[in-house]
Order: sequence, then C-alpha cells, then structure tokens
Amino acid sequence: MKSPSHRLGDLQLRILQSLWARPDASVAEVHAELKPERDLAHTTIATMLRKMEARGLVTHREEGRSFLYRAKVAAEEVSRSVGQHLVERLFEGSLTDAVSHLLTTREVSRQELDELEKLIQQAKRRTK
Amino acid sequence: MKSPSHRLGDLQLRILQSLWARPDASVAEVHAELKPERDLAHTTIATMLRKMEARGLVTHREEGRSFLYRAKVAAEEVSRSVGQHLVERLFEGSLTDAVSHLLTTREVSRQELDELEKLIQQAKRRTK
DNA sequence: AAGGTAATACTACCTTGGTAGTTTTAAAGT
DNA sequence: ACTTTAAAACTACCAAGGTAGTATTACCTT
Repeated sequence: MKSPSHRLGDLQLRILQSLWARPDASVAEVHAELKPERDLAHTTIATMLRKMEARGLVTHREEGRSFLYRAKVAAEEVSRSVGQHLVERLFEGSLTDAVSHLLTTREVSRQELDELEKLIQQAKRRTK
Repeated sequence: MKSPSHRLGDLQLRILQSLWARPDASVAEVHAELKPERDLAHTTIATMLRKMEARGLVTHREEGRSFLYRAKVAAEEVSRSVGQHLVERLFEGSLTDAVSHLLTTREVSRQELDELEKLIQQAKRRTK
C-alpha cells in the first residue's frame, strides 16, 4: 500500500494545500482560509477532513477542545501522481506533448521562458 | 455557454480519444478498441455515450441500424482546459512550477530535452 | 449552576462517473 | 412469415466527492 491512489477532488486538494502551508491546522483555520474563494459551512470542512482522514490523506491530534489536522501525504507525492496521471491520460505518456501544449495554450512571460530554459539546461547536465 | 466544463472522467476521455481518431464510430467500434485495456460490457460504452451526448460532448447520427457517434469537442479544447485546470489547481497557476515538476519527476530522454528546448526557442521568438 | 458558545459526531442528500442487466425494436436471413 | 440477432432504450446500482443540517459534547463566562 504505497500509493494511496491520489485521486482527489478539488476541495480535497485545496484543503491539503492549506495544510501544507502550516504544521497543523484546525478546522476553523482551514475554513477561514478557504472562506474567500468558497463560502462553505464549516461543518463541510470538518466532514471533508474526517473523510480524508478515513482515506489516509490526513491525521489529527487533539489539542484541547479542537482537532489539529496535519497532511499525511506530501505535496510532492500528490503533484507527482496527479501530474503523471494527466500526462498519461491526456498525452498518452508523451511529456513533450504535454509541455508543448502547456506552452502554446497559455500566455508565457519572457521570464518564465528563461526559467524553463534554465531547467532544461540543468536536466541536460544531469543526463549527460 | 462557451466551455462546456470539460471535467471528464477517465472512461469518457478514452472514448473521446477513440472518437478523435476517426470521423465516426459506432458503439461496437469504440468497444472493440477499448477491449484490450478495459474489458467492459458493450452496453457500458453505449450508456456512457448516451450520457456524454446529454452533456454535449458528442453527437450521433443514424446509419442504418446503428448510431455513429462523433466527438463534438476538439482534442485541443479538452486538453487545454484539462491542462489549464491542472496547472491552476495544483501549482496555483505557475506554469514554470508545473513544467519543472514534470521535468524532475520523470525520466526524460536527451531527445525530449532537445525538443523542449526548441519549443522554448520558438516561444521566445514569438514573444520577442 | 446556568446558559452561551464552539467544536466534533452523526446522518442525510445530491451529483457524477462508471458499470451492466433487462427490455424493446427492428433488420436480416431462410 | 418466423426466427435469430444485434442494436438502442430504459432502469438500476454503486462509489466518491461535495455539501450541510442536526445532535451531542464540553468548555467558558458570569
């Protein structure tokens, strides 16, 4: 049971992002952070967190009256498997196609291009 | 109603890919093509296609006894919106982060790197 | 001690993707 | 004409994500 099938929905991902940003977070904290973008009832967050705990995505510890949740999966882990899945399913495994697509369907600033170039140089050096 | 919210599941995507590969396809054809990877009942494909038609993803025309389905959304359209969504939700909009991630979490061949470099050169030329 | 407050627990419901069985319809063969 | 066959139509389920109301618990204030 290595990869707990990271097939998370949007809300789950947003909650995880919220958790990744800090060591711990109470339901209230997560709720507060998400408030501007999605005005959810705070029981919704609580329920979601409980469901996510059941799936092994987060853990909690008790701190006085409330629970402090902590992400149990790393950002790395999730983004890798989600990204992998995208490339796989949308571009049949071709990374070049995927990147190409990303590059041509978005506005990309000069600076971003420079950074990307640098990244490729690095990758090349590693491969050489 | 410009973008019909391309939030498709795995099967739906596979079916679309199957349709993109030809002008038309009957349920049987799609079913046959997916057979090796997913051994589904052919009613499953039919049902899915009907649901997809209801969502505006495909259309059909009658040809004798059977239906010929045709994709109503372009591959471009779908991959853009799905890719967009990924970058948005996983990397908070940073294309660089997204590409960087893809680059570092996969095996990338020398040739792919060259191609990517070329892509970036092109993009730069466009921006300049 | 009583009442307010805020947290979790429990329950319920809706939607969507996915899967497939059963029924109906109609063409095609003999 | 009758039977076989193959397609679509209809129906039914399940799981998961998402959403939130109600119930319970426990702390905190006065």
